[in-house]
Amino acid sequence: MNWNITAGRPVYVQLIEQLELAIVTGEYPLGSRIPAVRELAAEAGVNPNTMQRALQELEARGLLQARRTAGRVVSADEHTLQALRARRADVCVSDFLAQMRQLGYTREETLALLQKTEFPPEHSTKEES
Amino acid sequence: MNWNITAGRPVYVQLIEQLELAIVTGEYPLGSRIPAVRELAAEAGVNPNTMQRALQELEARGLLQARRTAGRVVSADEHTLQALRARRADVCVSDFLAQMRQLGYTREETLALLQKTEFPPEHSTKEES
DNA sequence: ATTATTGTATTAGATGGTTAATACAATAAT
DNA sequence: ATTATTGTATTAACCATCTAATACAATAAT
Repeated sequence: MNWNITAGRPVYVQLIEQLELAIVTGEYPLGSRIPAVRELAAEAGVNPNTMQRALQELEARGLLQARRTAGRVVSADEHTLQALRARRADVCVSDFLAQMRQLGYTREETLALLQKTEFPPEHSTKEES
Repeated sequence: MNWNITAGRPVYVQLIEQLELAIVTGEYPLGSRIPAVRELAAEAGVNPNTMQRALQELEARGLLQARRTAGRVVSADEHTLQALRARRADVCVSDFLAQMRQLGYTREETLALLQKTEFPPEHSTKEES
């Protein structure tokens, strides 16, 4: 799992986002067991308590299920995951268009700008300026 | 000025973003005087200290200039502003494509999804879920 | 039965963001 | 010259986030 924690936003929120992404994209397959809290925390370079907080939030959302000493498993069904993925994409598109509009770009200008921007090749996430 | 402060991210960061947006889009015209700290703070519903912090950051970036009792003016030149606007759009596009890719969407799927999403009509910014 | 692993809970402290309440300094307006 | 406006600085308090250090509880593995 590729963690990317940046300053400026609560760590536990970023953990939630990135865990959910890993789940809906199938990096953590449905029904499979995910690493232990302490291990995930070590991976991400955060405190176990912080990771725990993120995991419990995802459990509250129904994506994960804790099984005591047997660890945690991805508990959502396929339909829910696909719906979540689609919803994330929709939000992504809407936010993008809204932002471009705020910048004063018309639909045509936005699409034109998109055409001449190549699709990102690999791991490109946000970074601080 | 339409302020939109949400929880989850530092207020002063959101103030910086939204002030910069207002400047590069010409809502606060080049050379013009912007409202006083206390007034902006009241508008946005934040503490004057917090607004002050945002304004000073923008001054450090060269976008604003404080003139003591004569208030603050937009101090960047047209060229800089247009460059900033273009840069914001580029970042917006790149981030969008990267996010969609992370969600497992190909370039074609992304463009297709964009086609059938109508351009937002008015003020649509992010909101908490 | 014992042991190691795992999830969970608790307490404390550090840091940063935010508000609040003032006070001061500079200067445009009168 | 006086006054009001504006930017600026300071101090305190509150709260959320995050880390740290443990301890406990449940159970799979042995």
